[in-house]
Amino acid sequence: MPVSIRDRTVKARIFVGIYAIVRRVPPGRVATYGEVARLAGLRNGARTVGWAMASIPPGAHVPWWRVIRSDGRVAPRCGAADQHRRLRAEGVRVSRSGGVSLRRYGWLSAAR
DNA sequence: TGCTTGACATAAT
DNA sequence: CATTATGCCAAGC
Repeated sequence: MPVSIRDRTVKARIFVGIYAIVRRVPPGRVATYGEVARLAGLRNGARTVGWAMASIPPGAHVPWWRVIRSDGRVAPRCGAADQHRRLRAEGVRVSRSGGVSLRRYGWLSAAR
């Protein structure tokens, strides 16, 4: 849901900022909630990013499935099965327990 | 204004 | 490696 330009509420910041960041994550790579929060200007707002992901408006093209937890596992509280399929479709290996190697697929943290 | 809830992070156990 | 305890940010009531 589009947020009015003159809406200066935190909500507006989050929507434009966080979504813009997530859209920059390339296919086949993943970012953590914490990274997105930091890039969005929130020092410790990982939970806020989670809230933002859960509030993605229909129609907003945001690759939410590329955002995972810092421990390298997909958030178990969302549609995990669906997220696994979407990631695998991009070539990301997801273990049965939902584990993803940040070392290999981390957008900013990949060691390569 | 104050308390609860949540797609989190990190350190300790 | 799994669990627990704390700290954080913003929303809703």
